[in-house]
Amino acid sequence: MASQSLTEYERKRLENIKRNDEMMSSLKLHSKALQLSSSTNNKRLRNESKVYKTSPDKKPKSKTAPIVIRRSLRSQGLPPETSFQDDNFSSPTKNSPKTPPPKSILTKLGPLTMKQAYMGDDSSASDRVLIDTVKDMSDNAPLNVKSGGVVVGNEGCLDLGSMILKPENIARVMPGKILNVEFFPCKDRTMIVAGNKFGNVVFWDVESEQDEGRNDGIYLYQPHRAPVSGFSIQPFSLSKVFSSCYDGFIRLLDFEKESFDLVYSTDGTIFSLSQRPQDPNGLCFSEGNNGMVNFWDTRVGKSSSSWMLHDSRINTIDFNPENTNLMATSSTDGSACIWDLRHTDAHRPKYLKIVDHKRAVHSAYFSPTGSCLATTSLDDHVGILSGADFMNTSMVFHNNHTGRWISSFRAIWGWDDSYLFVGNMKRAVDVISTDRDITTLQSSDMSAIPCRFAVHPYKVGTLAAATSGGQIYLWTQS
DNA sequence: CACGACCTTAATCTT
DNA sequence: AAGATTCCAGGTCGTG
Repeated sequence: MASQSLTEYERKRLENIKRNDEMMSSLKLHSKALQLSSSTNNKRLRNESKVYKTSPDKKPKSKTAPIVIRRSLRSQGLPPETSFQDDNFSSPTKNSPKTPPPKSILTKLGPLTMKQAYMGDDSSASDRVLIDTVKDMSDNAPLNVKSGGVVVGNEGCLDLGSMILKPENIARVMPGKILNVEFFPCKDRTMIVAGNKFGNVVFWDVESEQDEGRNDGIYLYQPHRAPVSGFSIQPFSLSKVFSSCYDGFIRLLDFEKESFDLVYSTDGTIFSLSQRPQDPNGLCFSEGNNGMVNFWDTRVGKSSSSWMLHDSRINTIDFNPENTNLMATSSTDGSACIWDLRHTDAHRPKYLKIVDHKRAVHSAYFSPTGSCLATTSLDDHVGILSGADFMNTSMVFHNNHTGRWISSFRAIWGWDDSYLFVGNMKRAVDVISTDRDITTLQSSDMSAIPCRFAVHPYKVGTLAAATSGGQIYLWTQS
C-alpha cells in the first residue's frame, strides 16, 4: 500500500488536506469569494457605502425603525447572479486594478501585491493616498511608543454621556459579516482596519474622508479567501499589519513593500492572532479545534513552541500589558485561562487561573493596567476577574445569545479599568462597569446590532462598533 | 460515541 | 411588503 510508505505525519497531513478540501467545496466557498470579488459587485459596494454614509437613512420613524434601514441598504440591488467563474478562473489578461485576485493567487504560497488584492475600480480613489498616509504614520511611530504599551494621558476621565454617534461616522465599509475591527495604534490619526467572512480587509481613514471631497477614505482589499480571524499591528511598526484567516494562512501586509506576504500556512483553522507586546518577531495564534496555541518566530520562519491549552478551539489570545509573561485564552471548551509563560508544567505553561463558564467562552481580555480580566460567554454572562492574582470573580448577567448570523459578543475594556463595552441585541452598546452597573449607548442611527468592537488606544472616547452587515459605527466624544 | 437533523438569531436578497 | 436565503455556531435530541 502506498500509505505504508508514508510517515505518520504525512498520512495525517494528507487526511487533513482531503478533509479541508471536502469541507471547502461543500460549502462552495471558492464560488462565494469569487462572486464577491467581481467588479460589478465591487462597484455597487463602494457606491452603496457612499450612499449609506452621506444619507444613512431618512428616519421617518423616530425610534427603532430597523426595517427602514434594511430597505434603504439594498436600494441599489445586486445584479442577478451571473454564472460565476469556476475554480479554473484564468489569470487576468490585463492587470487592471479592478480585476479581482484569482483564486490561484490567493492560495499560492507566496506574496500578493497590494495592487493585485485591491478591489477599487477606476471610479474609486487610488489606494496611493492610503499607502502614503500609512507610511507617514509609520515615520512618526516613535511618538507612539509608550512604556508598557499602556495608554498614558487622560485616562479615566471619560464621560459616557458625552459619547455621540455622528451620521458622518457611519459607514458600510465592506460586504458581509465583520469578524474583526482594530484601530492603528497611532496617536494622532483615526485609521481603522476590519476583516470580514469573505476574506476582505478594509482600511477606513476617517480623517481623510472628512477632508477630501471625492475620496471616501475606504480602501477594500481581498488578501484572503475565507473569514479573517485576527489582526495584529504593533505601535512601533505601523506599516506592518498581520492578518490571519480561517483557511490557515497568515499574511503580513507591508506598506513599504506594498504587498501581503505569506508568513505562515497550515491545514488547520486559525481562529485568533496576537503578538506579545514589544516582541516584533513573534506571532502567537490559535490553530485547529483541539485548543492549540502556536508561537511563531517570523525571523526564522519556525515555530518556537506550540501547546495544547484547551479541549476545543481557542477564540481569543491576549497578553497582559503590564506583565507580558501572562497570557489569557478563551475557548469553546467553556473556560478561559491565564497562563504564566515563565513556568511550564508537563510541556506546557502553567495556568495561573481558570474561569469556568457553562458554555463556550468567546473572549478573555486584560484591562488596560493589566490588573483585571473580562470574559464573555455564550452562557449569558460577562466575567470580571480582579484583585491580587485575579482572585475575585464576578459574573454579570448579559444576553450574549447572538445566534448564528451575528458574530459572538466580546466585551472589551475602555480606556481604564472601570468599564467594558459589549454588544446589545437591541441595537445598542452596553457599558458594564466593574461595579456591575450597566448603562447603554443608544442612537437611532444604529440600525444593526454592533457585535465586534475596538477602542482607539490614544483617543479616549473613540469607539468603533462593527456589525454583521459590514457597517462600522464610530462613536466619538463630543 | 459518532453523527445528523433541527433549532436559534438578524440582515440581506428575491419575489 | 413579505417570504426566502444566508450557512466555517453551537446547543439539543434522537438514532445506529
